[in-house]
Amino acid sequence: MFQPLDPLLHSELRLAVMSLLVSVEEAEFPYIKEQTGATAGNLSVQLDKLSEAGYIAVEKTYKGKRPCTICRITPAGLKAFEGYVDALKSYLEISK
Amino acid sequence: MFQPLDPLLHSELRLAVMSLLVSVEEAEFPYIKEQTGATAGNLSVQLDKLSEAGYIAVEKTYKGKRPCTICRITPAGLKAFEGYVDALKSYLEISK
DNA sequence: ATAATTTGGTTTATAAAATAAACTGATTTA
DNA sequence: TAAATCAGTTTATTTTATAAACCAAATTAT
Repeated sequence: MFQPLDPLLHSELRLAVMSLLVSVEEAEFPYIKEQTGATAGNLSVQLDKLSEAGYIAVEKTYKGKRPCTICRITPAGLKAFEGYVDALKSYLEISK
Repeated sequence: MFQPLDPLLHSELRLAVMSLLVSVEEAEFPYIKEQTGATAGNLSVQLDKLSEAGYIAVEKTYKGKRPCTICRITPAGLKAFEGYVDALKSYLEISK
């Protein structure tokens, strides 16, 4: 009846991050922060969780002299996102 | 960009309950329990929250000699559910 | 008749999550 | 060189979700 919802994606901020990365395929920390409206602390924590799950890859480089954190969605992350969207449909009468 | 998600609805069990009530428009506690796979305790807590928010109406009657808890979605609940679905679309590229 | 089980839940305790506040360190600007 | 800004991380706090434990009545078994 109702498909279980991946708890890693069933979170407002993490879902927003994933949604963003699905479309842009590469984004820097400050950009994600701006687009999601998250605080830096919260974003940092949630990016870690997505990264530990293998849903995103986080590259820490430098942009000139300043640190620069670049995020990309992984194939596993994309699959998980698509699975989440599918599962959600079982709750939203979209597919009925 | 991303619309905020009503935290009362952004919960697997509460969303399942609301989704159920949108379609059947009246359901008894044991039926909801069975359909959602929830434990009685968890369901009881989440029904209370939905009820306190005015999203569902809970009627406690008797079915013969046994207690019987009947749930229905309210107009406010339906509106909130629809709003939640709309908000979700901003995360799911459905509407892009 | 009464003991055990089932039904229909509620209350309470615990574990996990989300979030912001506080902090760090380097860089740029005044 | 002092103040402010950038780019984040760590830590602490508040919420939340969830299940375990519990309660009362009714039914079934002995």
